[in-house]
Amino acid sequence: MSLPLAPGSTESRVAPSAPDAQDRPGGQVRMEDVARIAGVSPITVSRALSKPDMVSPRSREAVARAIAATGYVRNLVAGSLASQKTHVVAAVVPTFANPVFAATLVSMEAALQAKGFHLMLGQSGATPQTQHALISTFLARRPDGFFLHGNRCAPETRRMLVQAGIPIVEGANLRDDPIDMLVSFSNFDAAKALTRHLIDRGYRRIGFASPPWRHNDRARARRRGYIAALADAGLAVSERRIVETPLGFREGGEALRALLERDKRLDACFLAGDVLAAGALFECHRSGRRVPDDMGIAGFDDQDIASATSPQITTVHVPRQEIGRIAAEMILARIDGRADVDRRVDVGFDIRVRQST
Amino acid sequence: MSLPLAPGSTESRVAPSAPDAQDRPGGQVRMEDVARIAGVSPITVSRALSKPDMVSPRSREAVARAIAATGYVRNLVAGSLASQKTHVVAAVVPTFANPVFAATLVSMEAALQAKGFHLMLGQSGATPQTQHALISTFLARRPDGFFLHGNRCAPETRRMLVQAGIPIVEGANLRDDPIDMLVSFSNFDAAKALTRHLIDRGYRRIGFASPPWRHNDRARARRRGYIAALADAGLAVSERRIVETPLGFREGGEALRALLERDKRLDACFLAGDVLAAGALFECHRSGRRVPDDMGIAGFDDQDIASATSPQITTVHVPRQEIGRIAAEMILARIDGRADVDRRVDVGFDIRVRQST
DNA sequence: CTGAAAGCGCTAACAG
DNA sequence: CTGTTAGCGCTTTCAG
Repeated sequence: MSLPLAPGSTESRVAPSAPDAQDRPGGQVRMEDVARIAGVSPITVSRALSKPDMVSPRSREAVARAIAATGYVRNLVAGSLASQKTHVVAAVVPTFANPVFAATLVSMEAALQAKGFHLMLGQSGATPQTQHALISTFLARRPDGFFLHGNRCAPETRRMLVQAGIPIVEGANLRDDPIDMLVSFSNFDAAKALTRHLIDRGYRRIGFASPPWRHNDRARARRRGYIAALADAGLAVSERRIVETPLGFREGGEALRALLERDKRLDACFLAGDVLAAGALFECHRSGRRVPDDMGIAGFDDQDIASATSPQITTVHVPRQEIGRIAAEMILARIDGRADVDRRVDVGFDIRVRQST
Repeated sequence: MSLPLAPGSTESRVAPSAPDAQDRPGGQVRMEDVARIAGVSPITVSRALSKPDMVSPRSREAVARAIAATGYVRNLVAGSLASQKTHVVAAVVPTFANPVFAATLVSMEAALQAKGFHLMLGQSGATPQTQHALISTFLARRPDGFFLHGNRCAPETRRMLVQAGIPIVEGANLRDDPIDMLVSFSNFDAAKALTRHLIDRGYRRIGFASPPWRHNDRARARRRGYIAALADAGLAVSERRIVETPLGFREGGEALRALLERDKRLDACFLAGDVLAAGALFECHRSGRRVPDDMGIAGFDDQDIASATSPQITTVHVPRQEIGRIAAEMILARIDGRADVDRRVDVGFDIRVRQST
């Protein structure tokens, strides 16, 4: 690549000791080259890029011209090593495929990008082992902050994260003992409130379906919330009215069928996931059950599908975008050394009563 | 943190000149500390971690013990600078919120993670300007490879990417002039084939709805495919039977209503997105139109929703996961210096004929 | 199989 | 406002 200098540029090749960019294979331009062409020292280039206020307009412009002329792309790997700041936030979610996590990441990435931070994203899978392995390699990249969505970490994972000494935000559930910071809502309270709503509507034989809770403490919390609401109302709790199922439309229909086989008189079903709920609703359409008269259907998350079906589905609305935005703000605030940072934010939830109950 | 050495460990503090890890604030353990405790040189620790085959089992174990004892986390930022390899692949998609992109990223991340690579993920937004800005800052992080989903890049963006000298894969559309490598399918052919199917089914007044095509060449390609199929069949093409709409269930219903207002005798509608198609189907339910008899409905992408509704929705199936997996393989192969890498992979598509047409 | 020396490209710290 | 000096923590040579 040639270096078409603007006429009258402030070039001053004082010390041509180092080879020019053209001489090096790959043609990678370094800060030193830019500095020489701009007639300033490398550190001034560095400052013109990172702290423009510290540099005179004159130098700033010379640097800008030199960068434009050379097509210089700065090397943030070197910068990160020198400054001990990567401007990277790591985020680990169970999977990208679940739109519920995606909604959080959308707003988090946008907030980070606006401040010059980037997102390093990984899928932890469902087990503590895969989660630990992933977090461990992420930490080696020295992110300035960490966001976690998913289960409570294993003790050794937790220890490793604490040891890293960076701000950490968990976003999956309002837990008692966050590793560091927390922004979420109570899955227990939400499930309990929704179940309570079903009871208030007059439903008495209420089934519950959710993803497997073995490695999923949010699913467990929702299940406990469902049970607590029944117990509070003096209704019988039966394991026979509870099923585990993978997420999916078809799976929601199958879950409902399975519950109906065990109890033909089931009059409502709480499916802890809108996609499951929509699947159950479609199953009702097919089998000629009227919703909400013959069968009440309720979901969780308030995804788009919940308000698109007819009847529309009663569900728990959770501000997923808020979680991402606030998580980014918390991390950035702590990186900035602000001390007034909340360590625990409850974003709440609300029950969206629609036509399916 | 204490350093509980295993009994009989091969410790040998020969040169206690450097401060121990405990003495440094933050307690960050460096490779040098591990080396001293293991009784080897730093480079042997490095090799034990990166190229275990080059190290004797004896040293390897000593290193492993020292790492376990100290809780050492290696610094890949320093490693990346020294080796000029980050083991990071950057990926830029329009938004994380669209499950269509998520499906690709799921498999790409999994493939990368399995090889010790990580994903740096960003949302480019819809315009060339935001895309350029994002790619520019990503490049400064020196990724070893780049994945792009979205529009054809602006010329200056393209130049910047080429200049980076790293493998680049585009995944959005089978284009003529890829920047470097390409793995996708023909949006034009797919839309044309689906429209042809509608014509074969006997539909004659076929509407078309898709996201705005101003900054979206895939939407444009689909629109051209729709028009080409009509023209091939000798059917009239009318702008009045074409609408632009944001994605969404409600928007799909509204798009169908808008089309029907312009042409009451519309007998089918191709909605370039399953969510739109499902929304249109729900609208038919509400307005008492029978599908597929009064109105044929077809979608695009074969998302879960397409086979969950009743009637199920005819759509174009696209192997999104394949695209991600193959993209990762292409990038990794080129990083490995393998020369036999395909530069252009057509993953194809197929029409899933279901009950809505 | 192991080690010593020499950077990778940038920025912190200090001095002017 | 600008420059000099000295690393950041690791890996690449190149010798043994």
